[in-house]
Amino acid sequence: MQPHYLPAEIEQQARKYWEESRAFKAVETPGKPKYYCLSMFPYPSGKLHMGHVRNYTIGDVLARFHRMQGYNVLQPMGWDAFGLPAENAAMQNNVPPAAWTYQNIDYMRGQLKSLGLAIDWDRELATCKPDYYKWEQWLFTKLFEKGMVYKKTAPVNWDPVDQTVLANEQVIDGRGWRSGALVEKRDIPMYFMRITAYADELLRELDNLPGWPEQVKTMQRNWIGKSEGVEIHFPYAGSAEVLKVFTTRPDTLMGVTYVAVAAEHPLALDSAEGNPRLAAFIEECKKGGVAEADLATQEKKGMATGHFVLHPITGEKVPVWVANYVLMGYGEGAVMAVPAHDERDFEFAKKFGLPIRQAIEAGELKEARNAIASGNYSEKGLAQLEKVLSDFKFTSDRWQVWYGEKNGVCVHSGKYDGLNYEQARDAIAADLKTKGLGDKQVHYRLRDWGISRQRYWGCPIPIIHCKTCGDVPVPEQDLPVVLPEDVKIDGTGSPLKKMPEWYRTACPDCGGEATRETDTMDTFVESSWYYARYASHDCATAMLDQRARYWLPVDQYIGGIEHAILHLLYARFFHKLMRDVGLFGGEAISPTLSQEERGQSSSSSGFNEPFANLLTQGMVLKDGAKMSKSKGNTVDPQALIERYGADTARLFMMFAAPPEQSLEWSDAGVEGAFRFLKRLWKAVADHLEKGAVAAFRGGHLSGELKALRFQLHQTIQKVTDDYGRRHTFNTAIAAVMELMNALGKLDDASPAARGVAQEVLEAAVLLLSPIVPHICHALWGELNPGTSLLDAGWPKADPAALVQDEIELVVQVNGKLRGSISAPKDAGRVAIEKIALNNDQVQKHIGGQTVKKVVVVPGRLVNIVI
RNA sequence: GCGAAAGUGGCGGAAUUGGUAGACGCACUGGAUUUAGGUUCCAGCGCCUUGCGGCGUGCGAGUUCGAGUCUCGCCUUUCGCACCA
Repeated sequence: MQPHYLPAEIEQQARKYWEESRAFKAVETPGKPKYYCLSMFPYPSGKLHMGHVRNYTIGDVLARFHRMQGYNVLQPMGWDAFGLPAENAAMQNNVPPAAWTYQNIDYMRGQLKSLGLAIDWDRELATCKPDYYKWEQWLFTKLFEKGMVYKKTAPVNWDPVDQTVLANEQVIDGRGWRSGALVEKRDIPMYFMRITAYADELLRELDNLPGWPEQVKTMQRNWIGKSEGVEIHFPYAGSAEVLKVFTTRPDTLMGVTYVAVAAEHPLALDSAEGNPRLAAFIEECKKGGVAEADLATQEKKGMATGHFVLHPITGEKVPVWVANYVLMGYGEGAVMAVPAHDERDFEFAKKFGLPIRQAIEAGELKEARNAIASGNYSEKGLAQLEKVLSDFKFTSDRWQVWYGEKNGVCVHSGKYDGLNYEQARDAIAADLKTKGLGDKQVHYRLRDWGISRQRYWGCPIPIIHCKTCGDVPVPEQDLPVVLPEDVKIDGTGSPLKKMPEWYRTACPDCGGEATRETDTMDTFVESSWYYARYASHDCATAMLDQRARYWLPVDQYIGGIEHAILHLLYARFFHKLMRDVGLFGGEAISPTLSQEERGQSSSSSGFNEPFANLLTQGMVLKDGAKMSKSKGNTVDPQALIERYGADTARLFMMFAAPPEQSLEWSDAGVEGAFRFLKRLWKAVADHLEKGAVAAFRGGHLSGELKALRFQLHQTIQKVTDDYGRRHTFNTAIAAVMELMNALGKLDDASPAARGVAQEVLEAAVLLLSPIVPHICHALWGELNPGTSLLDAGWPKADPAALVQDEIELVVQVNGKLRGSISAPKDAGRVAIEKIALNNDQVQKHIGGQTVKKVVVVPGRLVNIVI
C-alpha cells in the first residue's frame, strides 16, 4: 500500500470507478424503498461558491448514507438557468444571455463533478431549454383556462430615465441603480396566479410536515397570515356607497377617530379631482419603489381628503385621510384608525392633530373593580393602579401589550362597555350584520402571485393578443413558444419588443393578425416544479409520467434558509396545481418509507406536498460576514480542491458546524481536516504493513480490547443516529476521531488485537465514507482487496459488545460536583445512595451536616442536598 | 416597521429528554524527532487564587435538589419581506 495520502490520484481513481460502474444511476425499482434526495439547484452564475459546496456536500452525505442503508437513491442535478444576472452580464460582456449561461453551466458542471457527488447525471436539466419550459407553458395555458391565471394591473418600480421596469434589487435608496433617477411606482397589466385560492390548504398542510423545521413552518404560517376579523362598511355621508375596511380588532370600533385610505384608493383619486394639493400629495406618494421593507419604514405622511364617512354604529362623521402607510395591495386598501390602541395610528394622529379616543382598558382594572365589589381590594389601590396604567398610556409598551394580546375590556363604548375581546367582537359583528354594514370575515395576508416580468431572459408567457378575441393561450400543438437566443441586450427594455418577426403572429382562434406577449415569467416559476421533472426528465409527451409517481415526494430537500418563504411556498403551491391538473394520476405507486425507516416523514398521503423532509442550511461566513464578491471575502472552492482534494473540502465543511448553523470559514480548520485524513491513511497503512488480517469475529478479549470494542460499537450507534436523525455531521466526525484516537493508543500486537484493529478501521472507513467518499473508497480497497465499499453496506452495532457490568455515576453535594462513584449496572436507588454517601469526598463535603434529601438519576448522577 | 432565528474559552463548536459545561478540531505553550524550516509524535491549555476553593454559557430577574437548556424583560447580530436567486 502507498504509504502517503495522495488525494489527487485516489480521487480521480474513485470517480473513474463510480462513473464506469454507473454506480449512481437511479432506476425505478418497484418494491424497493426509494430515497429521493434533492439539493436546491444552482443558478449558473459563473463558478461555484462555498455555499454550493456546502449545500451539495450535505445532500451527498445523506444520499450516500441512505444508499449504504439499502435505499434506491435518486440524487439529480440541474440548472436554474433563467434570470436577471445573465442580462446584466450580456450588457457588460457583449455576449447573448444564452451563450453566457451555457458557458457557465459547462464550467460549473465540471466543478460539481470534481466534488465527487453521487449524482445521476443522466437526469440533468436546464430550465432555459425549450424541452423544459415547454411544459411550464403548457401548465400555464391549462391554468389560464381554469381561471387560475388572470390579468390585472399592479405597481412596479419604474425608472423614468431608462424608461424601464426595475427589480427591487435594482432600486438603491429609492433611485435606479444605473440611471440614478428617482424611481416611481407605475401600474402595468400583469398575469397573476391565484395562490390565494390555495391559502387555506397551504396553511393546513403545514401541520402534516413533521420533517420540516418549526421555524420555517412558522414563517410560512405568518406569511399566509390567516386572520379572522370583521369587514366593516363605513357609509359615505350623503351617498349609498360604502367604504370597506377589514379589521382584526372590531372591539376597538368605538375608538375610531379617522379612516385612512391608500394613495391609489378610488376615494383618494376621486377626492383629488378639484383638489390640487391632494393631487400633488398623491403624486408625491408615487415616488419611491414598491419594496415593502422600504414602505414600512418610511416617514408617515398623510392628508385629509375633505370627505367624511359615517361611523357604522354611532352615525358620527369620521374624516377620511390619505396615508402612505396604507397599502392598496392589502385587503380593501383602507383601514379604520384607532389611535388609542394602535402604534402606527397613534403616531399618525399625534402628527396631524387627530383625536385619540380610548375604547379598551387593561384587564387588570376590571379585575380590580371586581375585587373592590367583593371587598378584596381598596379604592385607593384602584386609584393607584389607574394612575400607573395611565402613565404607561401612549408612552410605553404596556399600553400596546394588552392591546396586542386582546386581553382588555371595552370602555367608553356605550352598550359594549365591560365586554372582553370575543364578546365585543361577536356583539359588534352581529350589530353590523343587522344593519347590513359588515360581517365576520376571514382574511389572508398572502397575495396572488404576479408572474409577469418585463425581461428577455425568461420563459415566454404563452399568450397571443388578438384585437377581436382578446388574450388567447397558445394551443398545445404550437408549444413551446421558443425564446430566440441570438439577441443583443442594450438595457432599453426587452429585445423581444424589437423583434416583430418574433411577436407578429396569427390568432389561434380567428386567424386574424395578432401579437405575442413579450413578457416572460418570474424565474420562481421554473424552480417551482423542477423537482418533479427530474423524475420524468426525458418525457417528450407530457410534463410528468408514471416515474413521477414512483419518486415523489422528495424525501429530503436541502437548501438555504433564505428560501424559507418564497421558493418553498411557490413549490408547495405548484405541487397542488399539478395534482389538481391530474398530473399525478391516482395514489402513490412507490413503496413510501415507513416512518421508522425514514426517521421523519410526511404523514400526508398521496401527492399533497412536494418535500417530506426539509433541511435548511446556514450561510458560509468569513470574518463574521457572508462570503460575497462585493465584500471581497470569498474563498474559491476550486483552489481549495486543487490544493487539498475534494475530501478535505467536504470534511472541513461538515466538521466546522452543524448544517443548519452558519459556518465560519477557517484556513487553519482546512489544514486540520487535511491532517486528519493523512492520519487516517497512515493508520490503515501502518496496520496493513503488519500483514492482512480478518476483522474480529468473536473470542476472548482483554479488558482493554473489550473497552475498545465497546467504544467502536457505541460510535456506530451514535454516528448512525447523527447521520439519519440528527443531521449533525460534525458530531459524527468527532466521534470517529475519538475512536481513531483510542485505536492509536492501543499497544498490542496480538492476533486478537489485530483483528479488533481491522474491525475498527473497517467501521471507521464505512462511517466516514458518506463525507469523504474518495479516500474511503481507496482505503476499503486496501482493507478488503477485490471488494467495493459501495457494496459493503452500513455497519451495525454488535449488542454483545455494548454490554457493561459497571457504570460511572457523578455525585453532587448541593448541586456542586464533588466526586464520582462506580456502581453495578443494575444497582437500585438505595444501593446507589449508600455507595454515594460512603464516598470519602462526599463525606468531606457533608461534614456532619444533616442530609435533607438525596436525588438519584439512574445512569447519570446522585445529588445530596444538605 | 413586520415575521423568524442566533449569542458558550483566544477561535469553530460539543453538551440529543432540566442532570459532570467546554467533547472534537484549530490556535497557543513546553518537550521529543529533525542540519534548519516544515512535517510527525508526547504533554499542557475557561477565568481568578500560593492553596483550600470560588466564579463562569450576551445582560437582568424567576422556577427547580439541579438551568447553557424552561419562564419573563432587555441588548446585539443574522435571515426574509412578494421583481436577486
